[in-house]
Amino acid sequence: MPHLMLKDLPRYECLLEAAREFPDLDASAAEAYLHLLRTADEVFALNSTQLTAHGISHGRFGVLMLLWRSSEPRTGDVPITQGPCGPRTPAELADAAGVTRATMTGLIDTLERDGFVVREADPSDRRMLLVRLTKKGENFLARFLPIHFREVRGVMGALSESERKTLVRLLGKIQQQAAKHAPTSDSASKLT
Amino acid sequence: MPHLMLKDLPRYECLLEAAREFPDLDASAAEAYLHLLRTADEVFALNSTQLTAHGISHGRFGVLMLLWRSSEPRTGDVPITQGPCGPRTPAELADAAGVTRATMTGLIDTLERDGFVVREADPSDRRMLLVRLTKKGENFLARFLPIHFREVRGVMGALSESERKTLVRLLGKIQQQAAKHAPTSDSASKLT
DNA sequence: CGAAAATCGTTAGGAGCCTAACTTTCAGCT
DNA sequence: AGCTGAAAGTTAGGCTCCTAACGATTTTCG
Repeated sequence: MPHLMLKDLPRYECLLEAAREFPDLDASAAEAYLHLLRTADEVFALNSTQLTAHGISHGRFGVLMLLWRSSEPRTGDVPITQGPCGPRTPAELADAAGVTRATMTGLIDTLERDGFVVREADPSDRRMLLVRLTKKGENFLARFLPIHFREVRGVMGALSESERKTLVRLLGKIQQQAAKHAPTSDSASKLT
Repeated sequence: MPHLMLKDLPRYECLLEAAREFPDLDASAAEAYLHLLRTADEVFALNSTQLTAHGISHGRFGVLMLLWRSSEPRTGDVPITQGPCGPRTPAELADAAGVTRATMTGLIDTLERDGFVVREADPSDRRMLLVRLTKKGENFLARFLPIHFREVRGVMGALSESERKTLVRLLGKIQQQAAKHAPTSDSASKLT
């Protein structure tokens, strides 16, 4: 599951040396870049381990989370009239999760096989399906989420409240910059 | 290639609300956690796009980088006696890259098919192979690395020099904490 | 109304990574 | 020497994700 190849990152001095050969190499930028990918990878791996131990994959967990967010307006005193608050159909789930519809089909297949969700026909549009958490799926989340949240708290416990704020701020800047560089949706914006 | 499912992160207030149901949910920890994974994902996706545009995958690029690090003691005035400085064999490469030997076999297969590397028999141990960059592989790196470094500089250009330092420091703390949580290698250290 | 375009979910095939089992070769003991 | 165990690289099979193409249904519009 790791994204960043390189078990041990090159040391700063190595980067400086390499920068002599490649003038485009900015040592401190590269260092921050590598650490970012590396840290995220490690945190991700931790999460992966936990998920695997509970017999579920990242993709499937993501789907369950989305369904849970969709079908959970019951904490307050909101009447459960219809609750059309989140993604329900495979296409919506795929969009929210950032995967293709084809991938979502596979994820739902497995989740349905394991009894965590069910597919129901949409009465108003026969092309569509509605995906719903089963009791078993809800029970799984009720059991697993506290464990998950404890791990998140444990890992991020390395930072103080203000450090977390700083981190989020710095990451936000990087995200913005990355979005600028990325010709994600409309590439015909600035640089032709 | 994205790791983090969830296109749009839940807002802070949603986290706070969910924390009412799950006392283990630490809103600011979860926020930092999500931003970390999300930012790394975006940066990674950017890199992926660039790599794909040049017809190479992450795994293969990682191998090339490792080989390049291995076979590059020639910048200084180090005699090129033998240069036993980095990973050369598939097993060493797998270890350095953090993948299994089986995976490395596949990566080298493709790299060799594309003419970027060659496998040579180790004269002293007939079990081993030595993997070497070809001229074509070196040319590829010479052409691609400047582009890559420019992108890294571009993305991390969002941060000032001191902000980069802060980021690296905070990420380091998280890494340490993650390492504590992870029963990676020796699980029989503290918590039995 | 009825053909064209769009949207839904699915299938087929590929890439990258994994684990588990194998063959070949080397190293250590008795 | 000869056997046992370890290590190198590979193969086989599985998982998750992708893109591309498909039939089924709905919407759009001449």
